[in-house]
Amino acid sequence: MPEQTLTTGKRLVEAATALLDSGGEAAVTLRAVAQAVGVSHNTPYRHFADRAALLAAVAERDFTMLTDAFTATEGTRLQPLAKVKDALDAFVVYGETYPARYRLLFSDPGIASPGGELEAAAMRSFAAFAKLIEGAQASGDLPATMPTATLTGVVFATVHGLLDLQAGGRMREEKGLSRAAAGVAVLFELIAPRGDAAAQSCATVSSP
Amino acid sequence: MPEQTLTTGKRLVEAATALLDSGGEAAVTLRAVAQAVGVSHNTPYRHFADRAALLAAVAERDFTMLTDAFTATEGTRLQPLAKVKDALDAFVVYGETYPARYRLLFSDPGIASPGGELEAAAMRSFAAFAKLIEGAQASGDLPATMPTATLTGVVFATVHGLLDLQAGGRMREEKGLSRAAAGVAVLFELIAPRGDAAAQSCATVSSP
DNA sequence: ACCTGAACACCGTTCAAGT
DNA sequence: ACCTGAACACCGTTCAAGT
Repeated sequence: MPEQTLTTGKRLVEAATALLDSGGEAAVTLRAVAQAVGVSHNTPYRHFADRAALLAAVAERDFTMLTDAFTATEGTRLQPLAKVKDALDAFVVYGETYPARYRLLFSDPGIASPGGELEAAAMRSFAAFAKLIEGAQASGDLPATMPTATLTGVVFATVHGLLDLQAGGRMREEKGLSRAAAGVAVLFELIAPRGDAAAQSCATVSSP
Repeated sequence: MPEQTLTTGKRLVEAATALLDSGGEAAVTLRAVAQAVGVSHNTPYRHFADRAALLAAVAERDFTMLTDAFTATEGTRLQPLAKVKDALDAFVVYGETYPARYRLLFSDPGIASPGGELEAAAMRSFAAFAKLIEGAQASGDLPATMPTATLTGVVFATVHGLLDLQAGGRMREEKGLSRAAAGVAVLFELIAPRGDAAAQSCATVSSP
């Protein structure tokens, strides 16, 4: 029984994650989590302040995982814009594969406590992604007419909007976009047409 | 007592909306709604199949309101791109003023039943907004390199992402974007720079 | 038709008590 | 320290019964 080697706290986080994936946020009751681990229904309170704290622990683990993925992409020898697309592809796959987890991290209002460790983990993820955007701005593949944080924010908001609409079953309404991945491709068509070559060649031609 | 003149069903919807605005989705319990109206705690079941159906009625009313707002904007004598911005401004104000309601309409997975009246109302809203985008494409203010539905989908996804992040308390993490309205402005900078004048003048200059 | 009270099976959370 | 059983105040939902 390899699970017995884990501490009870870690096992509770794992059980909560499994319930989240299989039945959505409503399925993550402290009683169900406790039963899955094999402890009494109020043992979770020995390890977490309340239900929100348990969910926050699940979210924090995934934020760290995402940060690692973005950092790994940065270490590759891909072109700057390819790094951004690579990271976003991984992000979209994560959001499509684990929609309930995705919403916990990026939408749930109940777990966000300002100044906590969760917020710090979320900011590290954002910073790791912003670094990729910065690289694509420096190489001229993405517009450098605005601060990196601003561009990163809008790109992230768009991808989040696509994933959240899909997770909420609202993609049906947009006949123009069947899946989030398609929307990301359209976004790049809009903000980096032909690797921003159009804007660059335009600037070259119109200069005296 | 003017409220007494309303049918019990309408009064339940109004009470649910008020509870949603003041305390979030969790505050909308059937018992609290019934108490606010002054009926027994299970009277709502005489008017709605279950809690989700009551929430769906709240959402449907707001979808109709949004559709009317978009249609009214279309009837003005504003420039095509100004109509789009005007509609989005109103949409952002709605999302910022009533975040819980906004999420009910565009994020909540519990009320979306395919083929129902709610979905039809949501599609009418989308169509009314798409008509404004179409006008801006026709006037050359927005890129016409993709179908109207596709562009509308991406623009809406971005605005939804901004509003949802703000409603979920995630805006703090993006130092580049303090409010959803700022993000919308950045979006237009990216997809309609100087009214798309840059791309057009570029095409003019680079043609032989 | 519309409403009611009682009841059922759940919740999160607390607490005194055990080892 | 860690876990337990009982209990409290809530839920959504159902149902037999009233007018």
